[in-house]
Amino acid sequence: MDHTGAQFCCQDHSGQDRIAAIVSAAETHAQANGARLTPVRKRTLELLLQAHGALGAYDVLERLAAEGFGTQPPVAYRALNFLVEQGLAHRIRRLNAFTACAHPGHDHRAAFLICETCDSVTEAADEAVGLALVQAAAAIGFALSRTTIEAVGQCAPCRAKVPA
Amino acid sequence: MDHTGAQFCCQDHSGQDRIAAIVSAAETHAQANGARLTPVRKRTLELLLQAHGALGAYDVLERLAAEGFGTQPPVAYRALNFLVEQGLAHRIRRLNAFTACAHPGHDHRAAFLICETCDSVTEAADEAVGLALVQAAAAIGFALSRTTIEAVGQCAPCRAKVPA
DNA sequence: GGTGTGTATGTTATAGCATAACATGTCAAG
DNA sequence: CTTGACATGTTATGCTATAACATACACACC
Repeated sequence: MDHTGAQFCCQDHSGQDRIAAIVSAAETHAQANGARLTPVRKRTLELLLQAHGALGAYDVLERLAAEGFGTQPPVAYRALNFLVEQGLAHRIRRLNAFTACAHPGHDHRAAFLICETCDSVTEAADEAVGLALVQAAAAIGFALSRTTIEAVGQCAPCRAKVPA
Repeated sequence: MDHTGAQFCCQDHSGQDRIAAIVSAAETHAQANGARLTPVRKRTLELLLQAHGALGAYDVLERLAAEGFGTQPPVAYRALNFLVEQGLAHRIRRLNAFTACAHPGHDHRAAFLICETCDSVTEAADEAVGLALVQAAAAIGFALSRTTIEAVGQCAPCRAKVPA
């Protein structure tokens, strides 16, 4: 196991040094793919890493604009889409929002658990779900490219607080 | 196996008598839940059953309006949400669209395979994916209520035609 | 048969999400 | 120093979804 990024994002959003480490790794990773982690893109990644939940494109835009970047929607969407393409972030369709990838660099099929009480988003490390989906698709001859696996419910801490 | 509805929706969209049978079953099903399959709702279900792919809310609205129902978005959204709540339809988040359930009446966690070549949407009968997700959630104490499982790729017929 | 209550339908208005199309700028290769 | 590829920025617009309120309908009850 070398999921070295996992703890960084989903168990400690606040560590500045850890964020820096991830960003640095992302920079390398992007260059290896022939892509550049430009200032807007880099800053967008940082914003996602700092955020506790997922961020909407307009949330990101607001912050970017306040820092002197462009003020119009495409600015945010382009940066976010770039990060998603590079595997550095994920799009949460259910929330119309984006979140930093918990283990960038891995070619994985992510699954997300969205708490409806505290709005937290957890990227499940579990590979079984993606695998099951691949097999289900293969069974009917469907060639699978991208997947969206999301679940809404209540996370463990919230269940403890609100027993309902 | 008693997924008697599966063929109706996903392998033969055009059978009027089959649609009628499903609608009739839906009517019974809804009443058992203390709900009513009113004209707009019924017609919306029929529209989804007739459609080959998934329909956007505004597609549905356009047809409903043309038939003398209300002309404003809430009309379509309310009918569609009703059908989803009753388990008679599913929402495809990736497409911002809705599709009739392939096996209504079953309490299942649906998975969808979306072909990016022909835009068809197939509801996978497979239970393994949902099960894996339930287990992954349980492993971290997450109480799961609703799930979204979607995959984009290429369906078998399209792979045959466009070998790419 | 009237009447009240809950549900459904319909409307206006607005909020929120996303992209097309085009102009400008930047940077490295030739 | 120019060309070409990519990145950024803008204007404008389109699509998706819901809040809030008004009206109508159905059914239970008296």
